[in-house]
Amino acid sequence: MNSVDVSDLPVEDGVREVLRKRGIVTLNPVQSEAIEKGLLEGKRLLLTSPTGSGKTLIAELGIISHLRRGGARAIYVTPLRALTSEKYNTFKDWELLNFKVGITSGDYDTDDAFLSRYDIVVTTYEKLDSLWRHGPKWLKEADYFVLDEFHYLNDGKRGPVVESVAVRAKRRNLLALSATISNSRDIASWLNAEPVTTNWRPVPLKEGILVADKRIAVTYSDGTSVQLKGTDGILAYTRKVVGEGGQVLVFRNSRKMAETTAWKIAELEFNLKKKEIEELASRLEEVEDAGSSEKSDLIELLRKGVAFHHAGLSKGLRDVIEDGFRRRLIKVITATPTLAAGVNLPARAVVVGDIYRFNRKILGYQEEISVMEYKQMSGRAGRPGFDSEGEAVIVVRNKRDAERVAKKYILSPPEPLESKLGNESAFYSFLLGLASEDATEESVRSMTNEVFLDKEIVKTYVENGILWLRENGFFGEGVKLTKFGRKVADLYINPFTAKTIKDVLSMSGPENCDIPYLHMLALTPDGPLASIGKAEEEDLLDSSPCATFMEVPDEEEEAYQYFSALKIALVVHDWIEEVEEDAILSKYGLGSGDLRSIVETMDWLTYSGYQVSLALDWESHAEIMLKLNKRVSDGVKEELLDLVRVPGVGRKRGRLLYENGLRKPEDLIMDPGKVKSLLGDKIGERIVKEAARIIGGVL
DNA sequence: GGTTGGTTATTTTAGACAGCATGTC
DNA sequence: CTAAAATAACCAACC
Repeated sequence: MNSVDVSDLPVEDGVREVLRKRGIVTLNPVQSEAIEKGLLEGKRLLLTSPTGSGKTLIAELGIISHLRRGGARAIYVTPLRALTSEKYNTFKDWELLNFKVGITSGDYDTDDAFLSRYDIVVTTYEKLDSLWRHGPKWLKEADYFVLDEFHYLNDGKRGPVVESVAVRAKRRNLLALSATISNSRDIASWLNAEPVTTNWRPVPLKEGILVADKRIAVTYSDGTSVQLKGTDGILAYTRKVVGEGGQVLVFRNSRKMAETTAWKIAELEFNLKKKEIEELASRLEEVEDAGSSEKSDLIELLRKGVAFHHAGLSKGLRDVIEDGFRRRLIKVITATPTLAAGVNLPARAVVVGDIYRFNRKILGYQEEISVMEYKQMSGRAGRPGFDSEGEAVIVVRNKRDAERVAKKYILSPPEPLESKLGNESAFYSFLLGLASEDATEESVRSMTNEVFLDKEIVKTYVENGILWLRENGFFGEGVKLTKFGRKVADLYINPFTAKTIKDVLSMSGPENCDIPYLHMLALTPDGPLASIGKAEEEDLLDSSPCATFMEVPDEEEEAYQYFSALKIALVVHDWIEEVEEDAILSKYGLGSGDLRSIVETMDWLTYSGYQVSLALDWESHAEIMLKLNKRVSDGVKEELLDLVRVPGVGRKRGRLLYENGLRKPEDLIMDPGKVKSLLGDKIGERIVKEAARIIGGVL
């Protein structure tokens, strides 16, 4: 059986109907193989295959057949919120068969109860890990787990959460989906699943090495080669592909490089659909959460058919760019690795511009990217339905590198997946999570035997961890959580974050300034990172309105982290002092996406600081952090807190209304005319309505 | 004295998950 | 341990 015909599938007509609507007549070889291996009978599988080989459909068929066999609920887990909503939208198709699909992640609500209405719930690893600590009934009923992008197990930061989710999902039925890995047998046997490995792709991939030495040439792994004209390899190659009607995705190892590469490519002349591009440009101009210089740069590039794409850009900007590329208006995107791991955005050709990446931990040391990372990037090559063949090229400096690089990235299998649970921070957090759902020490210990990490190492971490959690007040008797421990588990903060908050606040009286609190929170393991320059450190100290709880450390690495946290504190301080967004961005050299993510994290941490203080009965600290949290959420001074409760009123409109004498939601209702004159008829009316609603319809 | 232009030394460097409260999922 | 580009600093020639 090589490719199963949909009409031959042993499924109900409704399933065939959904597939037919999507235009699927025949299942591809990967999908067919999964079915052959027992997918529809609920067989546990670990499926490893290249990006874009149709794994999502396999998961859908697995889920539907599971539910039809009498399964209670299926959970689909991904590592990214963007993927979660992408899958959610896809799965909506199954509502045709009356399956209810729900979604939850940090982007959405936290009210778990309503999730019991759904047959399929799409979520992230962290969210699921967090939900498990509360143990809602609907989650206990869940009996089928799809673990998507399972190779995230290998990620230093996120991997431990993937592992901890897998440990629990293992007790139920599961389906794990992963990019190609070299130890799928080991992983599969750990998951009690059968490994299914294929290398099939929807569009064949041609891989090559681009040497930009004296002459520019691409040497493909099939032995063929092409000479290109010019001095810059990336430019020459891009010109060729776009000239032949294709699109190119160029990956670079820094934001700056992505941007300068974009400007260079913009000097090439492409054939463009001017009218549509202008429409796209005006859509980009309308994006609200972006900086003005980001917009003007991108619009200028857009008119040349080029855009850059990295995490410094806000979600809104990235959405417009991705859409423009999908519609083939944008010919070239130059990007950092964001685009390799995120949503599906294929191009005819992928250029891997750098195989080295800076590693802060060892000064001056350049790490070579992993084979897996290369596969993630090259896997974006080839648009199904548009390109008969995808092409990925790696840029190297000279002939000598070419051979070595080709051997490593094109001809060798990717690295094996390893457990990343082997550190105190990750393991103690894992232990706290286990204890919070299952209170006996014996059951916690037995669960720790289910991890992928080496058993001898596990033993040590379990003993030390239980001791540490007890000594630091998370556990009381056995592994029973204290009030403090319970709170920390619920907040989903790292136990070391909680310990920092506890230790620092226990030694300090309440401070009449935001900075020490923000700095302390930013300095925890959960705090956001800011890159700081050598010359920046002194400025930071000078511009801080007051002192931090701690002194500047002597040791270099610690001092760096101190200053990084100080920068975060100052950024957030400006944010809640209502400094203009553009001013914050240029003052600190941030992108709109950076600011968003800093605020988001500090929002969560200030709330956590507030809750931890409450749990420890430190009321004066708690009061300060509650106020801080509310101000961080909306980016306003205290006096605006009442106004911004009204949906649609943020820091800008709030300030405008306030300065014009409208200081409470009630004031808006009393003088709707003034609101409309300040904000415009349409928005004004909506806001007055919202104001009326939140104060309970009192008019 | 100030500007310009070229060379050398120094500096910089990817990403993105989580709580809660309300009211669309 | 396996880098490369941007930028700052420096210096000499010139108006």
